Amino acid sequence: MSTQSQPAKFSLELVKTACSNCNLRELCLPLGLSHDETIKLDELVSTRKRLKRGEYLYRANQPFESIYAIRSGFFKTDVLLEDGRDQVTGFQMTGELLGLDGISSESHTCNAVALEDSEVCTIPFSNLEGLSREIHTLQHHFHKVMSREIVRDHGVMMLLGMMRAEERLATFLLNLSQRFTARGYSPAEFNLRMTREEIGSYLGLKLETVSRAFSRFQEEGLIAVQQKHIRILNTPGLKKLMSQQRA
Amino acid sequence: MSTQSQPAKFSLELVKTACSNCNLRELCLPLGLSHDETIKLDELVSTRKRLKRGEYLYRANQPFESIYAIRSGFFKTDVLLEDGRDQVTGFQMTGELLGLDGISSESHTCNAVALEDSEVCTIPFSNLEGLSREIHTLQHHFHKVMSREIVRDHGVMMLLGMMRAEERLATFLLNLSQRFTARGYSPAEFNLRMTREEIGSYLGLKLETVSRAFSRFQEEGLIAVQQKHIRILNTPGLKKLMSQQRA
DNA sequence: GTGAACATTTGATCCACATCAAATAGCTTC
DNA sequence: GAAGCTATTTGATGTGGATCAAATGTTCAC
Repeated sequence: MSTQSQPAKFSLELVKTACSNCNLRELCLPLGLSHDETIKLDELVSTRKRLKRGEYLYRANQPFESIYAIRSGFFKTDVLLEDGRDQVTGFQMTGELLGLDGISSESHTCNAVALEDSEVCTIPFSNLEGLSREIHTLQHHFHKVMSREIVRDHGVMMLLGMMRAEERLATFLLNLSQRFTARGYSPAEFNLRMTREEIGSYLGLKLETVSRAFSRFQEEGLIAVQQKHIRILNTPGLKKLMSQQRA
Repeated sequence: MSTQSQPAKFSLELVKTACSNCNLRELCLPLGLSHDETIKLDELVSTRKRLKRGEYLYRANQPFESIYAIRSGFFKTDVLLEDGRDQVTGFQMTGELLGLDGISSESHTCNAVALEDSEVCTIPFSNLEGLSREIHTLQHHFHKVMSREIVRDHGVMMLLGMMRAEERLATFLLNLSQRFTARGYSPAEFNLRMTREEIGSYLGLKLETVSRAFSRFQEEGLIAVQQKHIRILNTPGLKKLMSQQRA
């Protein structure tokens, strides 16, 4: 074990939760940090939290104190309106951060729900700000992560503003595929963690439309669908779909 | 003048461009900074740039080096796709920051165009990161600004994902009204700086649909439209429109 | 293991907005 | 100040996806 080379001052618990030990460090906040710097980050991230499927990590309007790094599992964020309708604003997987939207108003602006049993690292935000005043690399990386979220949101705006249903779904599947690939999973085969209704909510479509688009993709040999299990059979074909925006 | 109490070491040019002198400091980056801290920020923001209507502040794929604070004028940001179609991702007014999307990939991901003759303050990003390692308040405020952009984008996603045309336009008008109010202008009367087509692109609608919605609002006595000049006659009426999402 | 609740698929119909088209009104330029 | 833009309005028609409906498959609780 790598722990045998570490000083004994770390408790077993701390080592267990340490960023320096985490196989997500190339996706998550420690990206680019030296070993010593990562150790400092470990001290912030000493608490982890397990959630069962369906549990809320936080809810809209709760006070914002920490951001969360997903260590395992899968989440959605959504916003509810007064009239009961809601919109999914994103799906998050391992190594991604949750809660960035809460910084601005010091309270969360959406709900974060685990879509499968999950585990997150809690990062008290004021501590993160403190450490990023010390560690330039951490500061810059954190800024990049926030900026990436803005860029992602612009992508969704384009999807919602000018793509037709099948293009939206193709874009969604290719995006998932790419993110699974970055995590060492198969680019072509994965399980959806969300329902057709949640996909539809994210893509600005009704669940029936999502279902029909899946069926159509299957008919055309682009994918094989069996419930939540997806196999991508023709990536170029899906990519081609993405570039035929509504006029 | 307040300058008479300042040390003589500041050149006239520097005083002219200084945040400490700028009447936007309560909207812009200096928010919450002490006088001394604002002076430090002044040193970063020594260069300003004037743009005529239609000029680009930056274009997609250009290297990212600075963010920009709008000192006067009005901008849009948009993203172009290969096939020539484009989507407006935002309209920005005085005191707002441009270029945050560029941090993640170190190159701009959209175009920023002046919609009227404008002036911006150039803030070299690495200097801003440096200073925000020194000034906690600046760091935290900058994080809030980025987070606010994420929250704003989520709002647009909801608008595009589940509102019908008239609700989108009502939301848009009320948002403009609120931002003009925050800048000391009338909440009820303003000039649009963008075309119907640009509004439509932002709202995921065709220009004809935007025009029809304006006409309908006018018929119903909610607003008075004369070309680009808008007078809001019935704010509660517009607000009521916003809460009838498509089922 | 069984029943109830939930998720998905598929068909039929409807409607909000897109598209196509044409007239008019402002703005720019020489 | 006339000509030529571009922006806007308004009307007529088409259509992609919503809505309504019903059958079927899957999951979970007891």
